[in-house]
Amino acid sequence: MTKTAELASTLRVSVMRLGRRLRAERVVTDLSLSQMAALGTLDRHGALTPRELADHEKVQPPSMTRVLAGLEERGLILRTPHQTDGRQHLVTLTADAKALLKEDRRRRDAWLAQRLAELTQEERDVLRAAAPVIERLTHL
Amino acid sequence: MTKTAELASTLRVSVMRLGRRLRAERVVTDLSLSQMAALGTLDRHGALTPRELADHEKVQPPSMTRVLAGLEERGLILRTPHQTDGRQHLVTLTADAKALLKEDRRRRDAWLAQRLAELTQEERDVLRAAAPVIERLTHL
DNA sequence: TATTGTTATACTCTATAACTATA
DNA sequence: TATAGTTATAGAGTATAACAATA
Repeated sequence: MTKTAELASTLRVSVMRLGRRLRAERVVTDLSLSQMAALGTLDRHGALTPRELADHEKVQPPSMTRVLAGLEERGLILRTPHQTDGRQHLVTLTADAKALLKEDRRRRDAWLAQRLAELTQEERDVLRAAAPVIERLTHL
Repeated sequence: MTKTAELASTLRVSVMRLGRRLRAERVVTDLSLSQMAALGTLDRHGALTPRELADHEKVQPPSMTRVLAGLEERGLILRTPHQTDGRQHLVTLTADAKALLKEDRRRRDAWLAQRLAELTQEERDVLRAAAPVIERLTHL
């Protein structure tokens, strides 16, 4: 096994494990995972049509219809007509949705910051150098 | 915002993103996510009772009954009677299940190793130093 | 009497097929 | 005729409630 292959294996295990642990810290809501995921995607990409959202989330359009209906009922999304195409509309987040996502991130960051505070300064420096490299891996 | 809080935020984003990308590489099977997750837990923890498995996966016992029925039908698990308690039994992985999990890990490692190979030696060294620290975060 | 595991049944989520409106 | 979005309906997956076997 090459050194790079070994690195891949140990990095995969540690990253997957930390990811699992972070997901466990997510904010408690009565929203389904699909609904939370749709909010997250809208937050990252800005306004999208239902079709674009369905493609992003890899679900069929009728499924997205139901996800959006639930979010609209709770006041978490708004629909605005498309400029030129009367069939389409754009979905955007409300202030409530943005606050919910912010709280979700805050909880996970708080958990992680607590753990980071228990490391040595050297260990934190190692992670500070690694974070942008990990980020770059997903863009290659 | 403190430096540690900033680190928590950037590290969270990059780790979650890489985790998502790695999950997308998982082996294609006709098994449900719950079934794959149960196999993974058995692989990590060794033989468990259905109740212990249900607790680990945070599902109710009747749900685990169905998950295990599907896995047993495909020859991926075996049940052995409990030594002293006639009500319980232990669930273990078959060779087929271990091979499936191995292939799953192999695929993700292959994807990641490919990406790592595109980095500089210095960047790989940074990640090599970071992996055990990331691992340690989940044990604190 | 309490606990493990299963069966019976209902609810949630997602999918495919069919329909409406617009391009 | 094709596409965006919705409605109708069916198929997985998980939950609660009730039951059988053992402690």
